[in-house]
Amino acid sequence: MLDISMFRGHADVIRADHDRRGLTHENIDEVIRLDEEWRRARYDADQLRKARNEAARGVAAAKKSGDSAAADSIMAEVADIGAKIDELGAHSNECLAQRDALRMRIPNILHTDVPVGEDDQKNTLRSMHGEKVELGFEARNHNDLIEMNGWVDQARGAKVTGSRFYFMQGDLARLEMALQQYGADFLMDRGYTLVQPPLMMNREAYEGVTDLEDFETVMYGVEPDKHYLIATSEHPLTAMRMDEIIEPSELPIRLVGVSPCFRREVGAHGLSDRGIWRVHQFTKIEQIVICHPDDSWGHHEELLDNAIGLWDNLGLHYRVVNICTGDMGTVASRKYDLEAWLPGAGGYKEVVSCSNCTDYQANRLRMRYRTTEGNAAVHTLNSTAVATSRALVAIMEQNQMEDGRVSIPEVLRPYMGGQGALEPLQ
RNA sequence: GCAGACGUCGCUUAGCCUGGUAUAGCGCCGGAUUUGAAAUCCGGUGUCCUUGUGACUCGGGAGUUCAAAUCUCUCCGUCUGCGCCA
Repeated sequence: MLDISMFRGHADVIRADHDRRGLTHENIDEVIRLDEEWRRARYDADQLRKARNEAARGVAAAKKSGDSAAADSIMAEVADIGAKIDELGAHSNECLAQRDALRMRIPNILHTDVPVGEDDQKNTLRSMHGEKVELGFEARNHNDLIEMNGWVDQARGAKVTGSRFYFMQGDLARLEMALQQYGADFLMDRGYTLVQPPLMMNREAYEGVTDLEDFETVMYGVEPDKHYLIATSEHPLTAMRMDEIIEPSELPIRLVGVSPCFRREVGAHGLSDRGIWRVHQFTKIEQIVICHPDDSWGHHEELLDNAIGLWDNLGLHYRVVNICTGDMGTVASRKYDLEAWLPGAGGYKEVVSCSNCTDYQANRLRMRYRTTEGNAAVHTLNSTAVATSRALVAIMEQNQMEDGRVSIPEVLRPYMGGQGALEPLQ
Protein backbone atom coordinates (compact mmCIF):
# COMPACT_ATOMS: atom_id res chain seq x y z
CA MET A 1 0.00 0.00 0.00
CA LEU A 2 1.34 3.42 -0.95
CA ASP A 3 1.75 6.02 1.78
CA ILE A 4 -1.20 8.43 1.87
CA SER A 5 1.20 11.36 1.48
CA MET A 6 1.84 10.11 -2.08
CA PHE A 7 -1.80 10.77 -2.96
CA ARG A 8 -1.83 14.19 -1.31
CA GLY A 9 1.44 15.59 -2.59
CA HIS A 10 2.69 13.44 -5.47
CA ALA A 11 -0.37 12.04 -7.24
CA ASP A 12 1.38 12.85 -10.53
CA VAL A 13 3.97 10.16 -9.73
CA ILE A 14 1.22 7.55 -9.19
CA ARG A 15 -0.56 8.63 -12.37
CA ALA A 16 2.65 8.38 -14.40
CA ASP A 17 3.21 4.89 -12.99
CA HIS A 18 -0.33 3.86 -13.94
CA ASP A 19 0.36 5.15 -17.46
CA ARG A 20 3.41 2.86 -17.71
CA ARG A 21 1.27 -0.06 -16.54
CA GLY A 22 -1.57 0.82 -18.93
CA LEU A 23 -4.06 1.49 -16.11
CA THR A 24 -6.67 4.25 -15.90
CA HIS A 25 -6.58 6.90 -13.16
CA GLU A 26 -10.07 6.33 -11.73
CA ASN A 27 -8.96 4.59 -8.56
CA ILE A 28 -6.34 7.24 -7.80
CA ASP A 29 -8.89 10.04 -8.14
CA GLU A 30 -11.36 8.14 -5.96
CA VAL A 31 -8.78 7.64 -3.20
CA ILE A 32 -8.03 11.37 -3.26
CA ARG A 33 -11.74 12.24 -3.13
CA LEU A 34 -12.44 9.85 -0.23
CA ASP A 35 -9.40 11.18 1.62
CA GLU A 36 -10.69 14.73 1.37
CA GLU A 37 -14.16 13.69 2.47
CA TRP A 38 -12.71 11.78 5.40
CA ARG A 39 -10.64 14.79 6.50
CA ARG A 40 -13.70 17.07 6.42
CA ALA A 41 -15.86 14.64 8.39
CA ARG A 42 -13.01 14.02 10.78
CA TYR A 43 -12.56 17.74 11.40
CA ASP A 44 -16.27 18.29 12.05
CA ALA A 45 -16.36 15.37 14.48
CA ASP A 46 -13.24 16.65 16.22
CA GLN A 47 -14.92 20.03 16.77
CA LEU A 48 -17.89 18.33 18.42
CA ARG A 49 -15.59 16.22 20.58
CA LYS A 50 -13.83 19.39 21.62
CA ALA A 51 -17.16 20.88 22.74
CA ARG A 52 -17.98 17.70 24.65
CA ASN A 53 -14.60 17.72 26.39
CA GLU A 54 -15.06 21.34 27.40
CA ALA A 55 -18.51 20.55 28.80
CA ALA A 56 -17.14 17.56 30.70
CA ARG A 57 -14.45 19.75 32.24
CA GLY A 58 -17.17 22.29 33.14
CA VAL A 59 -19.17 19.58 34.92
CA ALA A 60 -16.12 18.40 36.79
CA ALA A 61 -15.31 21.97 37.93
CA ALA A 62 -18.92 22.70 38.94
CA LYS A 63 -19.19 19.49 40.96
CA LYS A 64 -15.89 20.15 42.65
CA SER A 65 -17.09 23.57 43.82
CA GLY A 66 -20.44 22.08 44.96
CA ASP A 67 -22.56 23.90 42.38
CA SER A 68 -24.81 21.05 41.27
CA ALA A 69 -27.25 23.38 39.49
CA ALA A 70 -24.52 24.59 37.14
CA ALA A 71 -23.46 20.99 36.50
CA ASP A 72 -27.02 19.98 35.65
CA SER A 73 -27.39 22.89 33.27
CA ILE A 74 -24.21 21.99 31.35
CA MET A 75 -25.30 18.35 31.15
CA ALA A 76 -28.67 19.41 29.72
CA GLU A 77 -26.93 21.54 27.07
CA VAL A 78 -24.82 18.68 25.71
CA ALA A 79 -27.39 15.90 26.10
CA ASP A 80 -27.62 15.19 22.36
CA ILE A 81 -24.00 15.82 21.38
CA GLY A 82 -23.05 12.17 21.74
CA ALA A 83 -25.51 11.09 19.06
CA LYS A 84 -24.16 13.72 16.65
CA ILE A 85 -20.61 12.59 17.28
CA ASP A 86 -21.58 8.98 16.65
CA GLU A 87 -23.22 9.94 13.38
CA LEU A 88 -20.30 11.99 12.05
CA GLY A 89 -17.81 9.48 13.40
CA ALA A 90 -19.54 6.65 11.57
CA HIS A 91 -19.40 8.61 8.32
CA SER A 92 -15.74 9.44 8.75
CA ASN A 93 -14.91 5.81 9.55
CA GLU A 94 -16.75 4.68 6.46
CA CYS A 95 -14.82 7.12 4.25
CA LEU A 96 -11.55 5.95 5.74
CA ALA A 97 -12.40 2.27 5.27
CA GLN A 98 -13.39 2.85 1.64
CA ARG A 99 -10.31 4.96 1.00
CA ASP A 100 -7.99 2.25 2.29
CA ALA A 101 -9.85 -0.65 0.67
CA LEU A 102 -9.21 1.10 -2.63
CA ARG A 103 -5.69 2.14 -1.68
CA MET A 104 -4.86 -1.54 -1.02
CA ARG A 105 -5.58 -2.27 -4.69
CA ILE A 106 -3.30 0.41 -6.10
CA PRO A 107 0.03 -1.17 -7.08
CA ASN A 108 3.52 -0.16 -5.98
CA ILE A 109 5.51 2.50 -7.86
CA LEU A 110 7.81 0.75 -10.33
CA HIS A 111 11.55 1.37 -10.51
CA THR A 112 12.41 3.53 -13.52
CA ASP A 113 14.50 0.73 -15.09
CA VAL A 114 11.58 -1.70 -15.32
CA PRO A 115 11.04 -2.46 -19.05
CA VAL A 116 7.60 -1.59 -20.40
CA GLY A 117 5.55 -4.42 -21.92
CA GLU A 118 2.22 -6.27 -21.74
CA ASP A 119 3.35 -9.73 -20.65
CA ASP A 120 6.30 -12.04 -19.97
CA GLN A 121 7.29 -11.96 -23.67
CA LYS A 122 8.61 -8.43 -23.03
CA ASN A 123 10.86 -9.34 -20.12
CA THR A 124 14.46 -8.45 -20.98
CA LEU A 125 17.62 -10.54 -20.65
CA ARG A 126 19.99 -9.41 -17.93
CA SER A 127 22.64 -12.15 -17.96
CA MET A 128 23.40 -15.76 -18.96
CA HIS A 129 25.06 -18.29 -16.62
CA GLY A 130 26.65 -21.69 -17.16
CA GLU A 131 26.72 -23.74 -20.37
CA LYS A 132 24.00 -25.57 -22.22
CA VAL A 133 25.17 -29.21 -21.91
CA GLU A 134 25.23 -31.48 -24.98
CA LEU A 135 23.55 -34.67 -23.77
CA GLY A 136 24.37 -36.73 -26.90
CA PHE A 137 20.93 -38.37 -26.83
CA GLU A 138 17.34 -37.20 -26.96
CA ALA A 139 16.45 -35.42 -23.73
CA ARG A 140 13.57 -36.79 -21.68
CA ASN A 141 11.32 -34.37 -19.82
CA HIS A 142 11.25 -34.62 -16.02
CA ASN A 143 7.83 -36.26 -16.00
CA ASP A 144 9.20 -39.22 -17.99
CA LEU A 145 12.18 -39.44 -15.62
CA ILE A 146 10.13 -39.50 -12.41
CA GLU A 147 7.81 -42.13 -13.88
CA MET A 148 10.46 -44.47 -15.26
CA ASN A 149 12.42 -44.28 -11.98
CA GLY A 150 9.45 -44.43 -9.61
CA TRP A 151 10.55 -41.24 -7.81
CA VAL A 152 7.11 -39.63 -7.65
CA ASP A 153 3.77 -41.37 -7.19
CA GLN A 154 1.23 -38.94 -8.63
CA ALA A 155 -1.67 -41.38 -8.91
CA ARG A 156 -1.67 -42.23 -5.21
CA GLY A 157 -1.26 -38.53 -4.32
CA ALA A 158 -4.42 -37.84 -6.29
CA LYS A 159 -6.13 -40.76 -4.55
CA VAL A 160 -5.47 -39.69 -0.96
CA THR A 161 -5.68 -35.91 -1.48
CA GLY A 162 -6.43 -34.68 -4.99
CA SER A 163 -4.83 -33.85 -8.32
CA ARG A 164 -1.36 -32.27 -8.21
CA PHE A 165 -0.59 -33.80 -4.84
CA TYR A 166 2.08 -36.47 -4.85
CA PHE A 167 4.30 -38.81 -2.88
CA MET A 168 8.00 -38.13 -3.48
CA GLN A 169 10.15 -41.14 -2.66
CA GLY A 170 13.54 -42.80 -2.83
CA ASP A 171 16.62 -40.94 -4.04
CA LEU A 172 14.63 -37.96 -5.30
CA ALA A 173 13.14 -37.42 -1.83
CA ARG A 174 16.64 -37.61 -0.38
CA LEU A 175 17.91 -35.08 -2.92
CA GLU A 176 15.05 -32.80 -1.97
CA MET A 177 16.25 -32.80 1.64
CA ALA A 178 19.84 -32.27 0.48
CA LEU A 179 18.75 -29.17 -1.44
CA GLN A 180 17.05 -27.80 1.66
CA GLN A 181 20.14 -28.38 3.78
CA TYR A 182 22.52 -26.97 1.21
CA GLY A 183 20.40 -23.89 0.49
CA ALA A 184 20.04 -23.07 4.19
CA ASP A 185 23.76 -23.63 4.86
CA PHE A 186 24.76 -21.47 1.88
CA LEU A 187 22.78 -18.49 3.21
CA MET A 188 23.73 -18.99 6.84
CA ASP A 189 27.35 -18.72 5.67
CA ARG A 190 26.44 -15.34 4.19
CA GLY A 191 25.04 -14.04 7.47
CA TYR A 192 21.38 -14.99 7.20
CA THR A 193 19.49 -16.29 10.26
CA LEU A 194 17.63 -19.56 9.76
CA VAL A 195 13.92 -19.34 10.61
CA GLN A 196 11.17 -21.95 10.52
CA PRO A 197 7.92 -19.97 10.44
CA PRO A 198 4.35 -20.89 11.34
CA LEU A 199 2.72 -22.56 8.33
CA MET A 200 -0.60 -20.77 8.82
CA MET A 201 -1.36 -17.07 9.15
CA ASN A 202 -4.39 -15.02 10.17
CA ARG A 203 -6.19 -12.77 7.72
CA GLU A 204 -4.89 -9.45 8.98
CA ALA A 205 -1.23 -10.40 8.80
CA TYR A 206 -1.76 -12.01 5.42
CA GLU A 207 -3.39 -8.91 3.94
CA GLY A 208 -0.23 -7.06 4.85
CA VAL A 209 1.98 -9.04 2.52
CA THR A 210 0.02 -10.10 -0.53
CA ASP A 211 -2.27 -9.10 -3.34
CA LEU A 212 -5.93 -9.39 -2.26
CA GLU A 213 -6.76 -11.55 -5.28
CA ASP A 214 -4.41 -14.19 -3.92
CA PHE A 215 -7.01 -15.07 -1.29
CA GLU A 216 -9.21 -16.42 -4.11
CA THR A 217 -6.59 -18.01 -6.36
CA VAL A 218 -3.54 -18.92 -4.28
CA MET A 219 -4.14 -19.50 -0.57
CA TYR A 220 -5.86 -22.42 1.11
CA GLY A 221 -8.15 -21.40 3.97
CA VAL A 222 -8.26 -23.52 7.11
CA GLU A 223 -11.73 -23.60 8.68
CA PRO A 224 -13.05 -23.08 11.29
CA ASP A 225 -9.99 -21.28 12.61
CA LYS A 226 -9.92 -18.61 9.88
CA HIS A 227 -6.29 -19.28 9.10
CA TYR A 228 -4.55 -19.49 5.74
CA LEU A 229 -1.84 -21.97 4.78
CA ILE A 230 1.24 -20.00 3.72
CA ALA A 231 2.05 -19.84 0.01
CA THR A 232 5.71 -19.11 0.84
CA SER A 233 7.74 -18.40 3.98
CA GLU A 234 8.16 -14.87 2.59
CA HIS A 235 4.73 -14.15 4.01
CA PRO A 236 5.23 -15.01 7.71
CA LEU A 237 8.85 -13.84 7.71
CA THR A 238 7.94 -10.42 6.30
CA ALA A 239 4.90 -10.07 8.57
CA MET A 240 6.98 -11.13 11.59
CA ARG A 241 7.67 -7.51 12.61
CA MET A 242 4.12 -6.28 11.97
CA ASP A 243 3.08 -3.36 14.23
CA GLU A 244 6.63 -2.92 15.49
CA ILE A 245 9.01 0.01 15.65
CA ILE A 246 12.46 -1.34 14.85
CA GLU A 247 15.63 0.18 16.28
CA PRO A 248 17.88 1.32 13.39
CA SER A 249 20.75 -0.66 14.97
CA GLU A 250 18.82 -3.87 14.20
CA LEU A 251 18.75 -3.15 10.45
CA PRO A 252 19.29 -4.78 8.08
CA ILE A 253 17.48 -7.95 9.21
CA ARG A 254 18.59 -10.88 7.06
CA LEU A 255 16.58 -14.11 7.29
CA VAL A 256 16.52 -17.44 5.51
CA GLY A 257 13.16 -19.20 5.78
CA VAL A 258 12.55 -22.92 5.21
CA SER A 259 9.01 -24.18 4.82
CA PRO A 260 6.54 -26.14 2.82
CA CYS A 261 4.49 -23.85 0.54
CA PHE A 262 0.83 -24.45 -0.28
CA ARG A 263 -0.83 -23.10 -3.44
CA ARG A 264 -4.27 -23.68 -4.87
CA GLU A 265 -3.11 -22.90 -8.44
CA VAL A 266 -6.67 -22.08 -9.46
CA GLY A 267 -7.17 -22.24 -13.23
CA ALA A 268 -6.81 -25.11 -15.68
CA HIS A 269 -3.38 -26.29 -16.74
CA GLY A 270 -2.44 -28.20 -19.82
CA LEU A 271 -0.34 -31.26 -20.45
CA SER A 272 2.80 -29.11 -20.38
CA ASP A 273 2.33 -28.88 -16.60
CA ARG A 274 2.48 -32.62 -15.94
CA GLY A 275 4.89 -33.80 -13.27
CA ILE A 276 6.05 -31.74 -10.29
CA TRP A 277 6.71 -28.40 -12.00
CA ARG A 278 3.44 -26.85 -10.82
CA VAL A 279 2.05 -28.53 -7.71
CA HIS A 280 -0.04 -27.65 -4.66
CA GLN A 281 2.75 -28.30 -2.17
CA PHE A 282 6.51 -27.91 -2.31
CA THR A 283 9.39 -26.81 -0.10
CA LYS A 284 11.17 -23.52 -0.50
CA ILE A 285 14.26 -21.88 0.93
CA GLU A 286 13.58 -18.15 0.92
CA GLN A 287 15.73 -15.07 1.51
CA ILE A 288 14.23 -12.07 3.34
CA VAL A 289 15.71 -8.64 4.01
CA ILE A 290 14.11 -5.89 6.10
CA CYS A 291 16.18 -2.71 5.79
CA HIS A 292 16.55 1.07 5.80
CA PRO A 293 14.91 2.64 2.70
CA ASP A 294 18.23 4.06 1.49
CA ASP A 295 19.78 0.58 1.33
CA SER A 296 17.10 -1.49 -0.38
CA TRP A 297 18.40 -1.30 -3.95
CA GLY A 298 21.79 -2.50 -2.76
CA HIS A 299 20.16 -5.37 -0.90
CA HIS A 300 18.14 -6.25 -4.01
CA GLU A 301 21.41 -6.84 -5.87
CA GLU A 302 22.74 -8.77 -2.86
CA LEU A 303 19.77 -11.15 -2.94
CA LEU A 304 20.25 -11.70 -6.66
CA ASP A 305 23.96 -12.29 -6.11
CA ASN A 306 23.14 -14.91 -3.47
CA ALA A 307 20.74 -16.71 -5.80
CA ILE A 308 23.31 -16.63 -8.62
CA GLY A 309 26.03 -17.98 -6.31
CA LEU A 310 23.80 -20.81 -5.17
CA TRP A 311 22.64 -21.81 -8.66
CA ASP A 312 26.19 -21.56 -10.05
CA ASN A 313 27.30 -23.95 -7.32
CA LEU A 314 24.60 -26.40 -8.41
CA GLY A 315 26.30 -26.33 -11.82
CA LEU A 316 23.13 -25.51 -13.73
CA HIS A 317 22.60 -23.42 -16.86
CA TYR A 318 20.14 -20.55 -16.47
CA ARG A 319 19.52 -16.91 -17.35
CA VAL A 320 18.43 -13.84 -15.40
CA VAL A 321 15.65 -11.62 -16.75
CA ASN A 322 14.22 -8.21 -15.81
CA ILE A 323 10.48 -8.53 -15.29
CA CYS A 324 8.51 -6.01 -17.37
CA THR A 325 5.60 -3.79 -16.28
CA GLY A 326 2.85 -6.15 -17.44
CA ASP A 327 4.36 -9.19 -15.69
CA MET A 328 5.11 -7.46 -12.37
CA GLY A 329 2.06 -7.74 -10.10
CA THR A 330 0.97 -5.42 -7.32
CA VAL A 331 3.56 -5.57 -4.59
CA ALA A 332 7.06 -5.43 -6.13
CA SER A 333 8.75 -2.30 -7.43
CA ARG A 334 11.34 -4.28 -9.36
CA LYS A 335 11.79 -8.00 -9.92
CA TYR A 336 14.40 -10.32 -11.41
CA ASP A 337 13.68 -13.92 -12.28
CA LEU A 338 16.16 -16.77 -12.71
CA GLU A 339 15.02 -19.06 -15.52
CA ALA A 340 16.63 -22.48 -15.73
CA TRP A 341 17.23 -24.28 -19.02
CA LEU A 342 15.03 -27.38 -19.29
CA PRO A 343 16.28 -29.53 -22.20
CA GLY A 344 13.30 -31.88 -21.96
CA ALA A 345 10.79 -29.04 -22.13
CA GLY A 346 12.98 -27.16 -24.61
CA GLY A 347 12.94 -23.74 -22.92
CA TYR A 348 13.94 -21.51 -20.02
CA LYS A 349 11.48 -21.55 -17.13
CA GLU A 350 11.16 -19.60 -13.87
CA VAL A 351 12.92 -21.07 -10.84
CA VAL A 352 13.73 -17.98 -8.72
CA SER A 353 11.96 -14.66 -8.20
CA CYS A 354 13.81 -11.78 -6.55
CA SER A 355 11.81 -8.66 -5.55
CA ASN A 356 12.25 -5.30 -3.88
CA CYS A 357 8.84 -4.39 -2.41
CA THR A 358 10.13 -1.02 -1.09
CA ASP A 359 7.70 0.30 1.58
CA TYR A 360 4.58 -1.31 0.07
CA GLN A 361 4.31 -4.24 2.50
CA ALA A 362 5.74 -2.20 5.40
CA ASN A 363 2.96 0.40 5.07
CA ARG A 364 0.28 -2.27 5.30
CA LEU A 365 2.03 -3.98 8.18
CA ARG A 366 2.76 -0.73 10.09
CA MET A 367 6.38 -1.83 10.26
CA ARG A 368 8.64 1.16 10.93
CA TYR A 369 12.08 2.16 12.13
CA ARG A 370 12.93 4.98 14.49
CA THR A 371 14.40 8.20 13.08
CA THR A 372 15.12 11.59 14.62
CA GLU A 373 12.23 13.10 12.62
CA GLY A 374 9.72 10.43 13.65
CA ASN A 375 9.10 6.87 12.55
CA ALA A 376 9.27 5.85 8.90
CA ALA A 377 8.40 2.68 6.98
CA VAL A 378 11.17 0.13 6.39
CA HIS A 379 11.71 -1.58 3.05
CA THR A 380 11.15 -5.31 2.55
CA LEU A 381 12.75 -7.62 -0.01
CA ASN A 382 12.43 -11.28 -0.81
CA SER A 383 14.00 -13.77 -3.13
CA THR A 384 13.78 -17.47 -3.67
CA ALA A 385 16.99 -19.31 -2.90
CA VAL A 386 15.71 -22.73 -3.95
CA ALA A 387 12.17 -23.92 -4.59
CA THR A 388 13.00 -27.60 -4.29
CA SER A 389 10.45 -29.01 -6.73
CA ARG A 390 11.62 -26.72 -9.54
CA ALA A 391 15.30 -27.14 -8.74
CA LEU A 392 14.76 -30.92 -8.86
CA VAL A 393 13.19 -30.59 -12.29
CA ALA A 394 16.15 -28.51 -13.54
CA ILE A 395 18.66 -30.98 -12.08
CA MET A 396 16.83 -33.99 -13.52
CA GLU A 397 16.53 -32.53 -17.00
CA GLN A 398 20.04 -31.05 -17.23
CA ASN A 399 21.89 -33.89 -15.46
CA GLN A 400 20.04 -36.85 -16.95
CA MET A 401 22.04 -39.76 -18.33
CA GLU A 402 21.12 -42.00 -21.23
CA ASP A 403 19.91 -44.80 -18.93
CA GLY A 404 17.57 -42.39 -17.13
CA ARG A 405 19.63 -42.03 -13.98
CA VAL A 406 20.57 -38.48 -12.89
CA SER A 407 24.01 -37.18 -11.90
CA ILE A 408 23.95 -35.42 -8.50
CA PRO A 409 25.54 -31.91 -8.33
CA GLU A 410 28.91 -32.11 -6.54
CA VAL A 411 27.91 -29.73 -3.72
CA LEU A 412 24.92 -31.92 -2.80
CA ARG A 413 26.82 -35.22 -2.62
CA PRO A 414 28.01 -34.71 0.99
CA TYR A 415 24.34 -34.46 1.97
CA MET A 416 23.63 -37.71 0.07
CA GLY A 417 26.16 -39.94 1.78
CA GLY A 418 28.61 -39.41 -1.08
CA GLN A 419 26.27 -40.88 -3.67
CA GLY A 420 26.99 -39.73 -7.27
CA ALA A 421 23.71 -40.41 -9.06
CA LEU A 422 20.00 -40.84 -8.40
CA GLU A 423 19.13 -44.53 -8.76
CA PRO A 424 15.70 -45.92 -9.70
CA LEU A 425 13.41 -46.91 -6.85
CA GLN A 426 13.71 -50.66 -6.18
C1' G B 1 -10.61 -28.35 27.05
C1' C B 2 -11.45 -26.37 32.41
C1' A B 3 -10.19 -22.68 36.31
C1' G B 4 -7.65 -18.36 37.93
C1' A B 5 -4.39 -14.09 37.20
C1' C B 6 -2.76 -10.57 33.81
C1' G B 7 -2.36 -7.12 29.04
C1' U B 8 -0.69 0.88 30.25
C1' C B 9 3.77 5.32 24.97
C1' G B 10 10.44 1.66 22.19
C1' C B 11 11.30 -1.23 27.26
C1' U B 12 10.00 -1.37 32.60
C1' U B 13 6.24 0.73 35.65
C1' A B 14 2.22 3.88 38.71
C1' G B 15 -2.88 4.80 38.18
C1' C B 16 -7.98 0.64 38.20
C1' C B 17 -10.93 -0.98 44.17
C1' U B 18 -13.51 4.76 44.91
C1' G B 19 -14.73 7.30 36.74
C1' G B 20 -12.77 13.72 36.18
C1' U B 21 -5.73 16.36 31.92
C1' A B 22 -1.56 8.98 31.51
C1' U B 23 2.97 8.62 36.58
C1' A B 24 7.99 7.63 37.13
C1' G B 25 12.48 5.20 35.58
C1' C B 26 15.46 3.27 31.43
C1' G B 27 16.69 3.93 26.37
C1' C B 28 16.86 7.49 22.38
C1' C B 29 17.13 12.82 20.31
C1' G B 30 18.43 18.02 21.17
C1' G B 31 20.56 21.78 24.37
C1' A B 32 23.69 23.57 28.68
C1' U B 33 28.41 22.51 31.09
C1' U B 34 33.53 20.35 29.20
C1' U B 35 39.82 20.64 25.48
C1' G B 36 36.97 15.88 24.55
C1' A B 37 34.17 12.15 27.04
C1' A B 38 31.64 10.44 31.36
C1' A B 39 28.69 12.36 35.17
C1' U B 40 25.14 16.23 36.07
C1' C B 41 21.19 19.69 34.70
C1' C B 42 17.19 21.38 31.15
C1' G B 43 13.85 20.22 27.19
C1' G B 44 11.87 16.65 23.80
C1' U B 45 10.61 11.53 22.68
C1' G B 46 2.76 7.39 20.07
C1' U B 47 -1.08 8.58 15.89
C1' C B 48 -4.18 12.00 13.03
C1' C B 49 -6.01 16.60 11.15
C1' U B 50 -7.86 22.49 8.87
C1' U B 51 -1.07 23.05 13.90
C1' G B 52 -5.30 24.30 18.02
C1' U B 53 -6.45 26.52 24.62
C1' G B 54 -7.38 20.63 18.63
C1' A B 55 -8.80 15.36 18.37
C1' C B 56 -7.39 10.40 19.33
C1' U B 57 -4.24 6.68 22.07
C1' C B 58 -3.93 2.29 28.13
C1' G B 59 -4.59 -5.68 23.79
C1' G B 60 -9.27 -5.36 19.82
C1' G B 61 -14.55 -4.30 19.60
C1' A B 62 -19.21 -2.92 21.89
C1' G B 63 -22.02 -0.81 26.06
C1' U B 64 -23.18 2.49 30.52
C1' U B 65 -22.04 7.93 31.47
C1' C B 66 -21.90 14.94 30.73
C1' A B 67 -17.13 12.25 31.14
C1' A B 68 -14.02 5.48 30.78
C1' A B 69 -7.03 3.22 31.40
C1' U B 70 -10.74 2.96 35.56
C1' C B 71 -17.45 0.14 35.53
C1' U B 72 -20.12 -3.88 32.26
C1' C B 73 -20.15 -7.38 28.10
C1' U B 74 -17.42 -9.81 24.36
C1' C B 75 -13.28 -11.39 21.46
C1' C B 76 -7.85 -12.00 21.19
C1' G B 77 -3.26 -12.89 23.53
C1' U B 78 0.18 -14.11 27.75
C1' C B 79 1.18 -16.58 32.38
C1' U B 80 -0.05 -20.31 36.32
C1' G B 81 -2.55 -24.81 37.78
C1' C B 82 -5.43 -29.11 36.16
C1' G B 83 -6.66 -32.34 31.97
C1' C B 84 -5.18 -34.34 27.22
C1' C B 85 -1.09 -35.21 24.01
C1' A B 86 3.91 -36.36 19.74
